[in-house]
Amino acid sequence: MTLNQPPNTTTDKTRELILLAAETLFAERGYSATSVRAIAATAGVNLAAAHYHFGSKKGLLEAVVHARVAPINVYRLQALTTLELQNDDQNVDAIMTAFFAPFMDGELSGGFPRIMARIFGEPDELIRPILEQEFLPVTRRFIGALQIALPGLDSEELQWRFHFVIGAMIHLFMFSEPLGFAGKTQNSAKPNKSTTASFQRLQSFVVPGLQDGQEILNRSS
Amino acid sequence: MTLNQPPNTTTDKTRELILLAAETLFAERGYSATSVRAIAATAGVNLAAAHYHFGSKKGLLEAVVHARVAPINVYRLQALTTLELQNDDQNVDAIMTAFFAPFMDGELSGGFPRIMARIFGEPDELIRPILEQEFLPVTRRFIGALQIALPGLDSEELQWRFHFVIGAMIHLFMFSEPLGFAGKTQNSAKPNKSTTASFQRLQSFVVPGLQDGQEILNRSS
DNA sequence: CTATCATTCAAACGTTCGTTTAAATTAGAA
DNA sequence: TTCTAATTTAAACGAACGTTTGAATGATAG
Repeated sequence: MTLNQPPNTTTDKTRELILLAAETLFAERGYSATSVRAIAATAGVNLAAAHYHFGSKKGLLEAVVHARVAPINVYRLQALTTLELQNDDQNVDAIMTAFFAPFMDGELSGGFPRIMARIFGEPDELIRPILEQEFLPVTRRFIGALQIALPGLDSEELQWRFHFVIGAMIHLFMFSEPLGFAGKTQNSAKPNKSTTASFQRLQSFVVPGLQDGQEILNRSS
Repeated sequence: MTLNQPPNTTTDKTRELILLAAETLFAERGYSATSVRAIAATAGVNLAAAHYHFGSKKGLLEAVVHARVAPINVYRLQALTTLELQNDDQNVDAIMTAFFAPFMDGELSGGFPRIMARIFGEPDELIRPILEQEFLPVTRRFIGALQIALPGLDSEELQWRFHFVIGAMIHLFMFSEPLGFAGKTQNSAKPNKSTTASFQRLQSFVVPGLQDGQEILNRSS
């Protein structure tokens, strides 16, 4: 009988423990700098259990990412569809709200957003398939919606601008506060004000860039 | 004339070979995923030579970054000083041109910009000192200049907006084209149009975001 | 020349890596 | 219960890692 863990009723306990530990360590150290041994130790499971459930370290990363991205994609598509049904799809600000909203209520510093930021430092052959499979379809949908809201904007220019939006968002994932601390207060005492406030700043920054050169016809509430 | 100088002379061939190989491989694979052995093999030198000249893998990364950032910092500060002497320091667009210009003429896909992008995926204790030492002083200068050009903008809000500018720039370093290819042409045939054009798109995207809510009083040529 | 010091080199250090193996254990159905 | 498959475990595999060592090589000064 093993008494290293209290009896929990969670199904697939080992698998969930590994996923959680992997998410934590990938977020803290990045993929290449994290060992499967450290993940297993943090999860409190045997080393071989990670390979039994996920096949390889790469498969573990893909599982971690997919487990978090899938609900985000569902939310984003639903929010965008709601906008279209409300005939509110001319509102760039509302479209970007639908895009950012899945991250508003979560923790920014640790966990999944940090993983997404760190992933970009890994070799292309590791991250390209993940990005294209997990994010590209929904991203295309949002670019299409923005194209309708900004009919006078050249398609290629719009893709570039959305590219920059992603970059600003990823950087916010990586550093939940501007580098070099804000100046007034010490940054160790109060690490972050609010994820929602940060994303509101991000949104009010990128929307003018997206709309630049376009005639803004309607602004909703 | 002794060679008892610190090993920094231009005639040090092995050292330069190692730096070049390290820059190439760090840009392609990232820091953690690149081995010192691979760097030595690419440079065509002995494995121990890398440790002889740079002490450690971390020291090699710091040397690669510093060798590239130092001239960039010189250029940026000089360009900003020139703006101030011309009394053109009210022009946000001109300030950002001074900030982006060092990258305009170089190759975007391979080399130093890619390293800067990949570095952000590494553990904090590795990258934080590099970022603070190499970039923070000049970044503070530019934020100060933007504060003068945007006197009505709250200081904390300005730092957030500059944070997003950095993010968009780093993302451009990482992916020299928008993900999911532009749609018209195949991306393998012609990988990138022009670094200058990409940065002009970036600049025209971030400037409206920086100026949002401010009264634009003067626009120079 | 010789002496001296910087550099290069092959080789090995100990450690850690991802992964695999095969036995032990557990859980559920018959 | 007994059988069977799923899961967990300890142990080890070979490879690759960063780093160090000490001898060989190179260049320079006296």
